[in-house]
Amino acid sequence: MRLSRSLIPTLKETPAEATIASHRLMLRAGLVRQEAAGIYAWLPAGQRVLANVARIVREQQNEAGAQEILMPTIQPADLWRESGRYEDYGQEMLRIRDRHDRDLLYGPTNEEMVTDLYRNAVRSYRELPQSVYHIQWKFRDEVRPRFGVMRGREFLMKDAYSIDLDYAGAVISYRRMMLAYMRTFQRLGLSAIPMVADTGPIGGDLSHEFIVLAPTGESEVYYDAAFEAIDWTSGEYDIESQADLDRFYTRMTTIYAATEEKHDPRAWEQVAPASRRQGRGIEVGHIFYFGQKYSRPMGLTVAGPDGAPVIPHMGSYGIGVSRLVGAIIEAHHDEAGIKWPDSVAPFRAVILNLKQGDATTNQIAERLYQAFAPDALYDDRDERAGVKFADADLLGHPWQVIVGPRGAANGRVELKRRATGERHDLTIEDALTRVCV
RNA sequence: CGGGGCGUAGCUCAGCCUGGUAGAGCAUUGCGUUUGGGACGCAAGGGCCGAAGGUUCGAAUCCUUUCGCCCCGACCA
Repeated sequence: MRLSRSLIPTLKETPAEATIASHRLMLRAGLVRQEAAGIYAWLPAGQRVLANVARIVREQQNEAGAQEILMPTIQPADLWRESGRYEDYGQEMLRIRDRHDRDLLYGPTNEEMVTDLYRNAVRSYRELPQSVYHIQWKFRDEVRPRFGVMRGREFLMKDAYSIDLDYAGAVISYRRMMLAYMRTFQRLGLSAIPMVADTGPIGGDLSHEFIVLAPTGESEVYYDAAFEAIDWTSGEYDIESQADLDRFYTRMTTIYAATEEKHDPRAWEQVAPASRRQGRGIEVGHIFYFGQKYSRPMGLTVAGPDGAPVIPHMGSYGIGVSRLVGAIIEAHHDEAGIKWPDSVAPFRAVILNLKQGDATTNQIAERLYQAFAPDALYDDRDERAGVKFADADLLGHPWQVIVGPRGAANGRVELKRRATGERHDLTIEDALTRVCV
């Protein structure tokens, strides 16, 4: 993408409404624009990050065996009347009425709809277990939205639902999803820790929230440093193996980790002093086992092996996709701007042509751009070098390929790694190789 | 939902108390000089001062109502 023709409106000054780093940087880097309280338009760079986060979430859900579907944003109120939540959910639910005076709502979550889909489609125990997920915009009419996309009213969420024949099966699904979550957050460049949690309006009696460590997080957290040593991407756990899932789950839940509300000073005493870690955290995911809370009142049954109806046990699993964009920035930024992890960066590299219009720099920059496209942003604006450097740091591309008249004369460019600040003077070929890794 | 604050140029803000022809910096456009870390000079464009009522000879400024946004708390993917 050529920056001169892009809707990436960077700001030199900080908009007054933003108080935390990620919100400030998302506005300054031209990722999003606020349209109303807690409602944002995603501009090209932001949209690319959002798509990258969604892609990684999707890949890990697929690996965990969940089927991707897409449910509507608007749901009929009757479905929610069946579960009793139409009355229970309160003011956070955005209620709508259509021209025929039918009650609708903008979905804050989809337990009822999934239960409805399954009760209409599944008849036999032999069709279970199953799980489905979708990545869709949700709306919760928060009294007080804040922190940009970290706490918006409209937000993109991945929500998955498991349907098992019995409790034992549901527990396996729950543990499998927990492993998928750990791998997801790891790939996003985040250290997430599962902590025992309240179930809130979703209901149920088994729940963990996933806390990402970030200095500006909303809640104070306490955890054992043992969490930092685990490599979730290694072959240590086979997501298909029940034995591995059990081993994984045991390991997860025996290492101490708690948010401030759940902090247990007595258990904390048992953690070796050298391993005690205290910090701030952001909730980026939440998983629930809620048994028959929806299947029972909504009449979801399948025929069991003996022909008798069985009421399935269900769970639901959420990841705040749009919130993650903010969380990632909270964890990866400095005074100058964002430092995107490679996995989610809107562009792998930015090419800085320091002397736009110069025959040599133009030619080299164009050549690099063609080689990197479409993963590169070409800063071809007729701007001073300082402006380009500042915007490149602000946008946070993992690599900056600096094409200046000085090196260009000798066929050399400078490669800067945003995360570390390392710079290397390289030939064009070497730069291509390094960035394309 | 309780408490507080703010709406003036694209952005950050001054002006309001004490009513009298709407300002600054940055950004934008043009010209010139500059040119490896957010340049300089000159010139130009850009505002129904959130909206509606009211008071007044006269309202960005005073009064009333209303809408929007932000912050603290309670609540949350």
